[in-house]
Amino acid sequence: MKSFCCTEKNKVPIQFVLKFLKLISDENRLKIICLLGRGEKCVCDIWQELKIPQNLASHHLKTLKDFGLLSSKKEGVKVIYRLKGKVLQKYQDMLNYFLTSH
Amino acid sequence: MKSFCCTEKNKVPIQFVLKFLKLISDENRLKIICLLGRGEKCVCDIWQELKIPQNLASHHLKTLKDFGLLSSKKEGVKVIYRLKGKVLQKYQDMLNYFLTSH
DNA sequence: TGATAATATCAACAAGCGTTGATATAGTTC
DNA sequence: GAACTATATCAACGCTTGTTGATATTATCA
Repeated sequence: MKSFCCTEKNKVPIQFVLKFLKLISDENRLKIICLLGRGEKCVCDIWQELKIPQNLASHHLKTLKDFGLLSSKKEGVKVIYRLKGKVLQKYQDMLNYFLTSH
Repeated sequence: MKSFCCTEKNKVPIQFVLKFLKLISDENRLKIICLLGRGEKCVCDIWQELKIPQNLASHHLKTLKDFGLLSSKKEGVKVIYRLKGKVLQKYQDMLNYFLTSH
């Protein structure tokens, strides 16, 4: 066992994990992730289901997309957002690894 | 499969998960958890290893302990903090379950 | 082309929270 | 008891960030 370094664990920098944690520790964003885990949805579905203003949903969706957790496609007037399951899983694994003592 | 509810997943309220996420999404607190994953340590070890002021370490330790993630015992002048691995694991499972589409 | 629906952008406010400095408390040693 | 070490507490500051309101943009349909 090598010497412990709490800013990095086997090439996984803590900053990556922290960014991910801050991203999903917001109620609306976590709900969006949860919701899209069931399948892709357009913005109007999301803000109506979450009972939040349209612009707020749009704002959080952009944040999640910029991070790389969502993708979007345009269908007529609507924009459909989709959860990138693989990416989420990657960050989940990263976090779990970080929280586990080795 | 029942109808989806993003505020609760099979009796796991989103608020529990959010509290945990906000707790560990702070750099110093995550480092403390990481550090104590290696074994119990006194306060002075912690603030010196993390290179942060003593009172700041003390403050975060209290936050983590109040949440239930740490326990502490007094040994002379020193206070030894310990990570409650079982509790951490419980929250980790809760989070993983929440992030996974069912 | 005008009207409407869906989405995005932007400025500004408000509140939570991490940090700091100062100080208090408790235990140890001489 | 005095001095020193270890830890905790508390007020205050400042920054980040989620939220809101207003407005811009794009697409569809009559």
